[in-house]
Amino acid sequence: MAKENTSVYIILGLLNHEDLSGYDIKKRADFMISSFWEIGYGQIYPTLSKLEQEGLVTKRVSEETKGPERNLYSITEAGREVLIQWLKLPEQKEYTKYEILLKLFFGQLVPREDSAKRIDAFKARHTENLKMIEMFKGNLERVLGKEQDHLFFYITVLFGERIYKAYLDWADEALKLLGDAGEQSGE
Amino acid sequence: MAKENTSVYIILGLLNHEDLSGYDIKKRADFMISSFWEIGYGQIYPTLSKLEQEGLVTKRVSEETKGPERNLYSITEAGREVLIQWLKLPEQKEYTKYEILLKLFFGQLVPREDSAKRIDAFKARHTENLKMIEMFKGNLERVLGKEQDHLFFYITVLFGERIYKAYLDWADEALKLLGDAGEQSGE
DNA sequence: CACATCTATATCAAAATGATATACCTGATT
DNA sequence: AATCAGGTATATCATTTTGATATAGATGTG
Repeated sequence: MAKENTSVYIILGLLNHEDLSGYDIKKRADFMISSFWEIGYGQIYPTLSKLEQEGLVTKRVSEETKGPERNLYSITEAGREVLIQWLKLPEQKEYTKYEILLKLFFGQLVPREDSAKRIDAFKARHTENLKMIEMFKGNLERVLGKEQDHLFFYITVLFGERIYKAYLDWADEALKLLGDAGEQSGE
Repeated sequence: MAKENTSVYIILGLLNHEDLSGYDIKKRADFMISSFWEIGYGQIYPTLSKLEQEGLVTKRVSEETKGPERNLYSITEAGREVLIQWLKLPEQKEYTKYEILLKLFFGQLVPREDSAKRIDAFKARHTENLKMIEMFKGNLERVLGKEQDHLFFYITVLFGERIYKAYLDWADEALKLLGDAGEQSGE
C-alpha cells in the first residue's frame, strides 16, 4: 500500500461539486471537513499544480473585475474517474494527535493544578466546537426532510457531535478524578 | 510559535521513567499512547541521535549476551529540564484524520451499500479497540486504590474509552440513517 | 532444518505541517 | 483624504511526520 496523497482526493471531491480557487477550497474544507481532516495552503496550491499537470483538473483565470485575480479550477472526466476509484477502495488513514493527552500522560512531573487548567481550557475549546456543530446540525435537519442531498454531510456532522460530547464528558470525569486525588493527598 | 518536534518530548517522557532502546520506545508508545499519538521508527531513531548530540540523552550499548545488540538511552538532567519546560507550556497540536469520513462525505458518488460496509468495518475495528482499552482500565483500577502512580495513565485510558464508545454509537446511528434513507428511495 | 516471527537499528522519498511573504481590495475610523 | 485593520488570493519553504523498505541475528516450532 503506497503512501497516498489524500489532499488530492479532498480537492477532487470538492471540485466535483463546483469550480473553485485554491482559496475557496481552503474555506470549504475549513467549513465542512475540518472536524475530521484539516488541510492547509501548503498542500492545496502544490497539489492543484500537480493535478493540472496530470490532466485531472483544468485551470482558468476568473474574469471577475473586482477583487484580486483568481485561478478557478474545474475537475475533468479523468479527475472524476480517479476520485471514484479512490472512493471504492477501503480507507487506510485514521489517526489522532492530542498533545493534551501527552502532557497529561507525563503529568506527574508538574503540579496537578497545571493539568486541571489544561483540561479546563480543552473543555472551553470544545464547548465552542460543539455549539458550532449543533448549529450545522440544526440547519441540515431543516433541509434533510425534503432532499436527501445532504445526508452524507449530516452523517459527518453527527460524528463531530458525538466526538465533541465525548470530549466534554471525559473532561468532567478527568477533572473529578484529579480533584478527588488532590484532596486525598492534601493538595 | 515555532514548529515543535513532538517526538522529542515523547521520547524524553518515556526515558524519564526508565532507560530504553529505540525499539523499546516504539513498544512502550504503541502500548500506552497509541490511542492518542502514534510514533514510528522514522521519528524515533533520528530523534534519538539528535537528542544525543544535544546532550539531552546519553547512549550506551547494552551488555546483555543474548539477542541482538541494543543501544540503551538514558535521559540527562538537561533532558529532564527540557521535558519539564515543555510540560509547562500550553498544548498546541490537536488534530484528527479520519479517511472514512472523507469517503462518506463524498459518498454520493458510490453505491450506498459501499458506505454501509465501510461503517461496518469501522465498527468491527473499534469494537476490538474498546475491548482492549476496557482490559487496560480493569487492570489499572485494581492498582489505583493503593498507589495513585497510574492516575494520569488512567485518565488517558478513560479518554480512549469515551472516544471508542462515541465511534460505536455514531456508527449505529449512521447505519440506521443510511438504511432508512435507502429504503425510502427503494434501494 | 526450514520457516515464520520477533528483536533491533537504520534510512528514505513522499506527504503534511505550520509559518511566512507578497499584494491587492474593502470598509471603517480618524 | 489618509490610515488602518481585516479579508481575499497565491505561493513557497524548512521542518516534521508518514509509511515503507532494507538488513540481520535470535528464537521458537513443526
